[in-house]
Amino acid sequence: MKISYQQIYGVVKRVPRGRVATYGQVAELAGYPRHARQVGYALNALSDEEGEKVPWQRVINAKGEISPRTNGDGDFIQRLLLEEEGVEFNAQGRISRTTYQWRPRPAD
DNA sequence: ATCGTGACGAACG
DNA sequence: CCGTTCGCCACGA
Repeated sequence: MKISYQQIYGVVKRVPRGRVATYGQVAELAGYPRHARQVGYALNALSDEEGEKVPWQRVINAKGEISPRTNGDGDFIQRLLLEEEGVEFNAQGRISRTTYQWRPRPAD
């Protein structure tokens, strides 16, 4: 079964401003359970143009942190974008998932 | 076709 | 709360 990036982007687009979702959560909602890694890969493949339509900054890891990039400063930008949306970080750079994690309703 | 890599994550010790 | 191991799998060299 081949993974459709569009399917993943579609889920990310549903995450409301000021809320966050985890890679694993996105994978599951997109119909690809246990494929968290592929979600990161898909977001990495976003072009600048697509990036403006997909709120990639709202996707964080299961620890409630912004996943460190191996190259580039995307993680730094991500934090700025989230803070702009009102998402708070603690001294350890963690986000409270109980407060900010998006929990879609069946009807969403 | 094979291999290393990686914006992940759960399980262990 | 670490660090390690392992499962996962699309991609590009």
